[in-house]
Amino acid sequence: MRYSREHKQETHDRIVKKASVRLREKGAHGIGVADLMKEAGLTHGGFYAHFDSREALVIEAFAHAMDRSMEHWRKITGEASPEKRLALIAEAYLSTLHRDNPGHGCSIPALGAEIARESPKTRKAFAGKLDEMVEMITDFIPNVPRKAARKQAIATLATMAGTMLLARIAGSSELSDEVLKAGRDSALGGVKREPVKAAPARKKQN
Amino acid sequence: MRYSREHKQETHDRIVKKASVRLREKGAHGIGVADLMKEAGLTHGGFYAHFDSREALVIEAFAHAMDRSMEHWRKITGEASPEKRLALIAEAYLSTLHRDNPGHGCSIPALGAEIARESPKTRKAFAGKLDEMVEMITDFIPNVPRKAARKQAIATLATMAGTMLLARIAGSSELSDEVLKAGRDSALGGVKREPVKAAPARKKQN
DNA sequence: TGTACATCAGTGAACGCGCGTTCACTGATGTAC
DNA sequence: TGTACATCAGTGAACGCGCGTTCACTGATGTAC
Repeated sequence: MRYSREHKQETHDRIVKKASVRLREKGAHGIGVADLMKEAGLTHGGFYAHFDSREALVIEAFAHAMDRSMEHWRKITGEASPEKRLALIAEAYLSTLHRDNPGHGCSIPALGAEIARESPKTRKAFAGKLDEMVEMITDFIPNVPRKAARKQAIATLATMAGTMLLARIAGSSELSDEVLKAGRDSALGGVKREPVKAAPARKKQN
Repeated sequence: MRYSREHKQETHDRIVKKASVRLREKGAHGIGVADLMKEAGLTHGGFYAHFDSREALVIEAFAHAMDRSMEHWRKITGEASPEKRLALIAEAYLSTLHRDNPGHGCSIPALGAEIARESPKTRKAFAGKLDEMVEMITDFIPNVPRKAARKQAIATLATMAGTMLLARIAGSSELSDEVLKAGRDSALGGVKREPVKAAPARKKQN
């Protein structure tokens, strides 16, 4: 059928976009090539005109998802005062809306564990995007030396991702709401923590 | 061959034990029934004498893993003073040893996202163990009203699980070590956080 | 402008493979007498 | 104590199925002349 110049790129982008949603919803191995193509209104045979392998699509799709997350954060913090930016992100991240719509949410709690087990190529692509995200959050923390800000950015992202993971394990129960609330207060600095210093002992894992 | 009375239970436990390691290593869908049985020194045909389905084994295996984690925590905090208990757990949890040995580590960062997408039965079983774990950590927080302690327990567990997830995405790179360090300091209260209060706006997800 | 040919995104059948599950069978040991 | 039978954990072939990938083909449009 040979289409016009931009046509292939448009189709490619459509596959990536739809895949990025379904993969976050169903997991990195939760949906097949045929269904992903159907989502884009195509049949499975054409897949390899666009991607070398299923894995290549997974990489593109999650990168797209991470970019969209960062774009979203830039949007919601755009006009806010520097002091409020991180709080705005945490509020949006730790919402029931985000919990109940993994397909349009952050890839870390949705796909992180699976991607960490993929090939080095895939994992490193994810790690690169993670670093981008950390850098971005660091920029949202004002009046703190860069190194300390970056540390706080990592801790905040870890708390947000971990909270979302726990909230989704808990489903949409009372526990789940309790988890989101605890995460919000923690990310925003509301939870008292013990001023205990690092312990000397270091035994087995866990 | 008909074995002695305890034999079946021993075999059953061996399958569950080995599966709990391999599933954490490879993911909830990362290893098949035949290989799991081979791990236990058996052939795949006998599987259904022990479990109704693969899913039933997954439930037993992750419950076993969570119980082992809690048992381990009880062990490492056994003789410590109440004030040091949470720190001991965080130190052990946020170690490179734990990061590099998911098969013997916490199921939440390893299997959480996948289990949250399973059948309601599987997810609820996980949610129950999660609540047990939260209760246990709550008990490790002294001198704080129960409700506040529980909130802190949830936030600490979320931070620990999220940090481990990020650290594994980062592999064993410099970023990964940086993540573990930030997580340790955060879980132990060492990271300064902005005293910003919850924002009013609440737009889309992410 | 018109015509012949080349291109290549997309189609749909087919492939090889591994998976979860089923099933007829085995044979060492428990049990009944 | 000895003998005949029942039991059932474990074996290994087979099943149906869905997956990622390949491939010969299509046909609308671009390009060369």
